[in-house]
Amino acid sequence: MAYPISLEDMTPQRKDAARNWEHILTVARELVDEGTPLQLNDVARRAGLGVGTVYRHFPTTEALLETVATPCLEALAGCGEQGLTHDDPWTAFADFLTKVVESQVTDPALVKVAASAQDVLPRTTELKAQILSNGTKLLARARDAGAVRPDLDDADLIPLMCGIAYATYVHSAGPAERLPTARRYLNTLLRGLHA
Amino acid sequence: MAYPISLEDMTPQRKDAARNWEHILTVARELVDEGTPLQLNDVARRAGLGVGTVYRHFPTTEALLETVATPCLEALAGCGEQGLTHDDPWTAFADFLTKVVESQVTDPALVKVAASAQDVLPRTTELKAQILSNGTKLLARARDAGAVRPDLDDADLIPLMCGIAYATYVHSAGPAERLPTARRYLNTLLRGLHA
DNA sequence: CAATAAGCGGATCGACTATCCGGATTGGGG
DNA sequence: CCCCAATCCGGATAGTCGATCCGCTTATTG
Repeated sequence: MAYPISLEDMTPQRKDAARNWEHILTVARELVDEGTPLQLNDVARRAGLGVGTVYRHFPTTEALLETVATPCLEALAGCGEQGLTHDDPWTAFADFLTKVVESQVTDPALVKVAASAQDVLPRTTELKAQILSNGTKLLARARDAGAVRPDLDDADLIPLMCGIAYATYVHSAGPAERLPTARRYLNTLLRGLHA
Repeated sequence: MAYPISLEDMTPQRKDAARNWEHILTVARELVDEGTPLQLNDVARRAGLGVGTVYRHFPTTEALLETVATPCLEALAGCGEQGLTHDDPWTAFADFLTKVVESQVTDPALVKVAASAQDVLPRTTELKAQILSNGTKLLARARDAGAVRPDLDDADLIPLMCGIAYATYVHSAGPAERLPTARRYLNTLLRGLHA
């Protein structure tokens, strides 16, 4: 029995498998975008594939959801790093939070992934940790500069972002009015956080 | 076929039916309190009753949930009215919101009921309308007094309360730390709302 | 105590998550 | 070029939960 020599050669996938993987992800993206809660049977039917195929690629609904959310998480991770180079600590912090909530209300998958404490994909845990780490650094910098009130903990960042996203979803009928609403709510919160 | 003469004689329930109704509600209250999501089969088993019995009393999970939440909603409705007699508009407004979020993080049923746009029980709609009406009046009074920033709409009250409750649930592991967390989050928001 | 209406409760259906295995497809070796 | 084996496909299937239906039981009334 041959073991893989290194960790790199773990996806010698067959062509059809790769194609189906992409197709499933595309369909899932569509469903998420139109607000439908992800149901793997549904995905299979819409993709014209068997249920087994979908379940082999994504063992659980959470796995598919996290995979769908991954590109957005990666974008946020990069966005946090660039914020550290900004000169005004408060603006850097506020801009970062703005990008986070904007992503969350644009992509319904993100809220669920962010709110769940237990991830199923290692990649998701990794990305969330990196985003949180960036947020923590930005918060520390702003606090050290005396720009943010001291009673805000690192552990409050994720809950507050999820809370604003949730409030936005409760408020808004259509996706169109979500962005302005979220920005308004966040600005109010930021005014309360500013020292 | 005899029609009821008035609207008053609609519950000539049998004794066992009344007893079971109470029992189901008690069990449901326990489940909600321990954080378990309400499942009617579960309720039936725990109450030692048949599934049919539970479903006849409460046609859907939502109906049971709203019934469980009703006492709390009634308390909030009364609480809002008393706030209107307070002399300082801002304090009255802030106190009201504080009581609302405290209720929401004490009783997990309230968040779901508050966040859902469509109620199944008329009584729930009625109570929610009354609470919202009180909140609206308190907000108007505070705004007229120049105590609250003008960019806060009546329609923002429920979403913001739900958002804070949601954030609190995302943050906290146990029920013990929920109250202080919720108060902290609300105070931050109030600081951002204060003119 | 009998008659009847109200209530009880489990069998059952439908939807969804998740698993399993016989059959088809792919890609490499002769 | 074709054949073989590893890989993958996809439907049949099990298990769970919400919800419904209907034959049986119990409470109430006279």
